[in-house]
Amino acid sequence: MSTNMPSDLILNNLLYSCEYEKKRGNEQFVPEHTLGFMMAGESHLYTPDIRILAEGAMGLARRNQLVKSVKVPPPGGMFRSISIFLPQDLLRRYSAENNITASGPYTGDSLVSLPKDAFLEGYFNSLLPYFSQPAHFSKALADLKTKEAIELLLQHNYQLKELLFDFNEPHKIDLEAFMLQNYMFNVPVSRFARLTGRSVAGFKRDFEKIFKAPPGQWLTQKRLSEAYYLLKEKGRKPSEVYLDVGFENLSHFSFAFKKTYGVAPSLL
DNA sequence: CATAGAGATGACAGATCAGA
DNA sequence: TCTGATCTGTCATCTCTATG
Repeated sequence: MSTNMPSDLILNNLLYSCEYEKKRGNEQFVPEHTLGFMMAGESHLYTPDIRILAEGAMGLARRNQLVKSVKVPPPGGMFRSISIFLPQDLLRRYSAENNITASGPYTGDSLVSLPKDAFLEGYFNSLLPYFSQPAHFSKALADLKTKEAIELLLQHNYQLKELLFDFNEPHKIDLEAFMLQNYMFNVPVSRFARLTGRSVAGFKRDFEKIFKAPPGQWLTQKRLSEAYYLLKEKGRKPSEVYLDVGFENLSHFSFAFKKTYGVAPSLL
């Protein structure tokens, strides 16, 4: 059925995604503000609270956050979405040129659902031809189109400037709370460090103080104990939980589980 | 789908050093 | 004294394959 046809097409800062089957997104970190449009099917986003972007929905995701996504095709059809990343340098330039700034650190929702907007929809449709003829999408055009997206977003809702033009890097936040909420995201320690506003060295030191264990070890143990709970108390299956708790492949999950608990996960 | 194992590699732990 | 950057050996983790 699924001959692995190209599912993701990347042009500069544009991403066209299509899937015939329900599929997890592979990236768990949002490096830049991202504007997305669900053309067909829906996206389930875990942050870790679940948010659903239905067919036809548009959303703006703030940069510097962890999100797991599941792409769900419509019945009998194909999942299709377009995303555009809004790079910091372009946003800074736009901010300077138009003298629009955020009034302070952004405190609103990290995933903003945008109400239906004919102009934004028209904009996304204008991007479609480039995915079939990528050669036409020059760097200059990419910049123009990105600028257009920013302009349209501000027209759509001027208050989005608070999100778009917040150029602050993450400040030093409560490490314990953050880790307990985000341990199931499988990203490098350096990523956790940045997101909590620390250097890698500082992160390790603080981490050791709080959890009495190095980050890597604590993470696997935390993930395994969560998996244990899901398997034992909730009666779920290994193949269902290993991704949820932050493992990448089933093979390694089984191995690690058995090493810690002495039993294979399927025997619980 | 679940497990096991082997082999490759890349991330992490932990120490050191420099600057604030 | 605290913070951040850098380095290195080791081991954990991933990939791949085989098997039930």
